Amino acid sequence: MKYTIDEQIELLERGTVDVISREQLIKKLERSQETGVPLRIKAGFDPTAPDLHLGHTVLIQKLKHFQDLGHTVMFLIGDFTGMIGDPTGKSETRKALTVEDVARNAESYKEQIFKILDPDKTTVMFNSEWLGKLSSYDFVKLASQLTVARMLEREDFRERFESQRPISIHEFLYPLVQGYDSVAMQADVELGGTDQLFNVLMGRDLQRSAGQEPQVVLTMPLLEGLDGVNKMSKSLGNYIGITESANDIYGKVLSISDELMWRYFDLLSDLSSSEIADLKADTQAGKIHPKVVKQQLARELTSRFYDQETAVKAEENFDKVFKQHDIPDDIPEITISVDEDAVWLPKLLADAGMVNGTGEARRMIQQNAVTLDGEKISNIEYQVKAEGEVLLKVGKRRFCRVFFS
RNA sequence: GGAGGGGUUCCCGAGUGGCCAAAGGGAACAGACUGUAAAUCUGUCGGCGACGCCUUCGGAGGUUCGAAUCCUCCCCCCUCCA
Repeated sequence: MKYTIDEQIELLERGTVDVISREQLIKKLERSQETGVPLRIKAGFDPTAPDLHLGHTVLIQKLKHFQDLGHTVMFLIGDFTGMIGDPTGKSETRKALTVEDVARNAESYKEQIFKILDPDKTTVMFNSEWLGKLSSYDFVKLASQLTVARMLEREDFRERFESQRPISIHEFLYPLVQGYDSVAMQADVELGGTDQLFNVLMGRDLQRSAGQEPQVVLTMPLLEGLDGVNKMSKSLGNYIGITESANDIYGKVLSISDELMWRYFDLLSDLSSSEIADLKADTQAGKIHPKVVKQQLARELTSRFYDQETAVKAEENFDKVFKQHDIPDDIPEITISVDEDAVWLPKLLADAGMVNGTGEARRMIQQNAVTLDGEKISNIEYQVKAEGEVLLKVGKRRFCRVFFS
């Protein structure tokens, strides 16, 4: 081992909100070092959303830290709950998943997490494996280990209880199930977002009563989405997906607000906290332009999922489009066959998929947002000659090259 | 089981017979300004080759010249009592 325990703790604690408890973590790390047995690190994921975004990577990076220190990550896919579905979920799209769905999502997960994690030190698990075997007898017995008072310690339950808003029974079962996972997995450490604190602590209680040493709990902050207000989530559309193109990742990072940028530095960057503090101080003192700092962040995050070279290319492409008002390298192309020798522009925009319909196209034209071969068009009756190719641009970032046939 | 309150355009939320494609806010999009930052200002914001036509106000019927608004039945959500 090249790291001292102090160094390990330093790395593992970085960026966390809660570590419960530090002493126990140290003890586990020491024991692992002595015996050579890696710690079992648990993190649970919802099986329904295989599109990982930067918000997830806050947690995944932390898992990576454990791996770097030689420990084993148990990537838990909560398929059991997923296959039941969540009746309280507001989106009724949350329908019960089939076995096939789960298998497919799991593959997708692997593809994505292995961009960050080491496959050799990662075990993917499914909680249906043990939860599916529980009888209702086992289940009630499990539930008997908990009291309602204990449940009401959870903030959102307590608030709802006090304000006389409903809490359904199955919501009480969730933390229970999650805690039981830790027992079944014999987890040494569990990672979760701060919103998971209660649930991950439940694992400790259940492990204790099952005669196991309780897991150490680490919580990570929730990353705000592009809007800077809500947490990053796919359903809110304020996310940066890790499978998005380098140009998109770069561009999205650059579009976040200056204020939010520091949050992203703290939670996502590999820079040390002192380096970040220096950057921040220099920026506030006016020594560095905030955009330059943001570009650095964008490059770092883009190269994390691609490589340095691709990130630089994304930056060049970005400058080309937004600084020099040039066109990007790769823009969508479409071939359209027409009978007439001219096409009504709104129709063309709609056919090219650049707008939702001719209505929106008209609006865009009226708002001076449409460019054809570099020229602004403001006449909604404009007819485009249907020969060769034309370059269409709507707004700042929608491009399309149209070929006529 | 009983009593009451609700379901309105992406979201929140007005509207209780014609002036309603439906106030206001938010989000979003576009334009100006910029650093695709923030803030601000302006405009758009159901569909349609479009000063008109079509489809929307939980669902299905009905009353009426005319319904988001009134009546009937149904579905769903919430609160309280048991």
